[in-house]
Amino acid sequence: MTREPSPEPDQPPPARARTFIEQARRDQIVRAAIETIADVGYAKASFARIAERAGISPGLISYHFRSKDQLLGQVVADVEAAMERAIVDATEGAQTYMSALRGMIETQIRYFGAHTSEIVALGEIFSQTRGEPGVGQAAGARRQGTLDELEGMFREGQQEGEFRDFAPRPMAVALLAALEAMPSELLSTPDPDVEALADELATLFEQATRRTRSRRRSR
Amino acid sequence: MTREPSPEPDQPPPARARTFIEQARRDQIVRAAIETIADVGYAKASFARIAERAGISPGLISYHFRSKDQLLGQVVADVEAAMERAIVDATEGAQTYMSALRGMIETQIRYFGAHTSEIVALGEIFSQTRGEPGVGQAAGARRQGTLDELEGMFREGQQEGEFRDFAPRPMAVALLAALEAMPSELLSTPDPDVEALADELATLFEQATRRTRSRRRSR
Amino acid sequence: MTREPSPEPDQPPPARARTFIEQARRDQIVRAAIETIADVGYAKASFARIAERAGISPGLISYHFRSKDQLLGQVVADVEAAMERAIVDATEGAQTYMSALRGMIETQIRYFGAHTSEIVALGEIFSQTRGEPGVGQAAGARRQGTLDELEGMFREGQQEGEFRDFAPRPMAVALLAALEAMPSELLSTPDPDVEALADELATLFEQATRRTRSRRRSR
Amino acid sequence: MTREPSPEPDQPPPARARTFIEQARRDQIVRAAIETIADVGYAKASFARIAERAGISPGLISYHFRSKDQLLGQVVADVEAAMERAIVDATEGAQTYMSALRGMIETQIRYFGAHTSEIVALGEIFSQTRGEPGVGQAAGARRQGTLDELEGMFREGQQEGEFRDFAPRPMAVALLAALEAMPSELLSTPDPDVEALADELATLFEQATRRTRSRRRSR
DNA sequence: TATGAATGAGTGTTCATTCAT
DNA sequence: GATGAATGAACACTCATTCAT
Repeated sequence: MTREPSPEPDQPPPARARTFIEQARRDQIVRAAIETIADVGYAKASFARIAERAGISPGLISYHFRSKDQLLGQVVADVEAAMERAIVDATEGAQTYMSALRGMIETQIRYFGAHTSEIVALGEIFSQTRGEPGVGQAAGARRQGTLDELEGMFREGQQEGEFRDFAPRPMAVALLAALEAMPSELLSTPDPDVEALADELATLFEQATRRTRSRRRSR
Repeated sequence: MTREPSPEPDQPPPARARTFIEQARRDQIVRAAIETIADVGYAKASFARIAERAGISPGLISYHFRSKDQLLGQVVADVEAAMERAIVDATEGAQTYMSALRGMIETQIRYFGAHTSEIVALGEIFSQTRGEPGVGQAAGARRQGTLDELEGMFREGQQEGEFRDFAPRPMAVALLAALEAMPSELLSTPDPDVEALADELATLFEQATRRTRSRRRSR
Repeated sequence: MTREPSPEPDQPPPARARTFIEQARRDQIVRAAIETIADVGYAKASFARIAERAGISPGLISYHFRSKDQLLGQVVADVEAAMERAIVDATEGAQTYMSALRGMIETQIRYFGAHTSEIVALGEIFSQTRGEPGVGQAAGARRQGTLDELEGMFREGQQEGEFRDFAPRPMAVALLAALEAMPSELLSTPDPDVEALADELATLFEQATRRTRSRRRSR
Repeated sequence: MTREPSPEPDQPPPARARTFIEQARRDQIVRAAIETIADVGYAKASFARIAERAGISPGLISYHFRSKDQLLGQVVADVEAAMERAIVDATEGAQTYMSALRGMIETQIRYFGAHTSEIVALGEIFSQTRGEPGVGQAAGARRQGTLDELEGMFREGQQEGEFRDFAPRPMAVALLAALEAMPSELLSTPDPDVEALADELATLFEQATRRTRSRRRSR
């Protein structure tokens, strides 16, 4: 419903399959990278620091990943794939577009609450690499894909008469931006009520998109 | 309505007045910094690149600005001061909270349309320096201030009966996030209709906040 | 007799032990730093020059030492530790204060003769970092400690009736200054007679401190 | 008695004589340089800081002095010339070598007490430029000259039977070193008794050089 | 596979010196 | 004479990446 399938970002995948130990190492490095970025920020997340956290040597990262860009790409891919699975699971049974919208929003925010550091790391990577080739472009493309899906969902819901007559693109952009702002809000709140936040945001966009009897858009 | 007054960031202002030529150079450097950040991103906006764009030597930036932090502070101050002037002018005469909300949103987006790269640069600086001392902390504080104001506006509007009964904080966060997402949307759209976008976003939050007859929030 | 024990300056010592090759590199860099400082002076002893002498890249120094201050601290620690061992060995059996004084002076000068560039480098570091934080402060404190010890030795020798009634502090300062002046004197003399110099300086301070029958200090 | 006449260090002197205003500027700059070095140390005494203290622009220093080296040379020359005048005045009437020695030591220390910052600056320059071409070499040569004079004085005094039979060179080195160590001792003492210090040092070297009845140097 | 020593390019910043005004 | 804007080289330090072991 929300994000396209997320294949491995190393294009092309290596000719020979990865050994078990290699995959374990890669996962370990990706985890260390996520934690490091979430902890000290993208700018200070050097290979040296990531390797220290993983308890390995910096050179080993280069051995397993062709470049820093590729490592970041893997981080993005892993985090998004996990998040996507959660969201798809939670929304595939929706009967109406409206309930799919609410389900998606709530699931996403709940997911943020349970996986804060992954999401923070993702946000760091997105914001720091915007516009650059490599991860930046991939991230941009992925984001466009997500926006396209949201836009498509809104458009179909309008055709079915569930949603009012708004411009689907800006709505999609606003929804995605609002969703992406929640992790840092959750982080800065001492004892956040994730469920309440999820409900608030879902209601916000429910109200913003639902058909209205009395009101007509002016202008 | 949205941001507190933004004084010069050099604290204290230099005892001696600035030469005309010095002020011109400073402005030129600030412009080059804005363009560079908007173009290649904060992380790659080194003095070398900024100087190259300005057609001067890197050392000259240090000659005119005590530190990189101070240069970024000047960028932020200049951009925010200009934006603030525009927004205050446009919203001070509002009669209702609803119209103030719409006016603020529309003005801000129109301003983005006319000053895209400034706003993109501002966003880069904010997101990349989050949590760090210096500009980062100042930016964080400023953002909190803006959120507080929005939250206050929502709360008052609710007390006056103009707005429905939603949680003001998440609404403020969502609104700010949506606003901040528009510049890059404008940038990536070939021939954007700024007015339409402004109206769409204003309507979105109008619908999201207005009192409804039939619907009640569940939960 | 003259200097307090001089522990490793890395506080705290690294948790993990140093590799053999790492220790060898560190020693090589410390040696190159000593020679460079003794050769071109502290002010011009940049990482670039030190690295050039060592036949390595400048970055490698930063790889092995956290900062320039730490490198200089290691230089000071190494040189002082070696010198201290030599001096303590040579003076611990002294029966009288007078013989301890002579033994200390002679040993120190003999040591200078054998390790001139180390001592010159030490002097450069001390004089160039005076008052600054880091090495400078450590060096200043250490020097005060040495002066205090010399002063104490003079005071005790006076109480025992071995020395005449002079002010101990200026005598200590003069002695330390005279000692510290010898390395550069040795350096500038083509074929220095270290033993003769040692004897001369020892006799100088013997005469200056010993009880006299006929003379009394006036004033 | 102590130092050779000290000619202008610009070799050769400018073809045309200096105007009054030019000389005044040079003196002003030299004063500012002395104070700056004494205040913030040699390493941080940049043209910018010196000019700031003098209330002029950095470029003007380069206009009046061919190089930083030349400015420092002028500082050394001025300070030494003044000091030399004071010392020569005070010692020219001495009847014996012993009284000349005492007079020279006492005068020099008194001079330190009255002109601390000049002497501190001089010390900074000497120690920071040791061995380098330019000021460093000039300073080294000058120091050698002073040592030669002291050595000569000792030798003559020995021939006249006033001094005991010591090696004149090391004695001269020790005396000069002891003298040079006094300014920083004076600086670090809260409320120094300059006269007492002068007397102590004079007595020290009196004792160290005078003929003795009972003792004979061994070796 | 894994290490960690090593490199070279890049960072912001300082500074003596030059030069148009 | 004097200014102060401007340069270019140097500084310590960081880091992704390479490679001998």
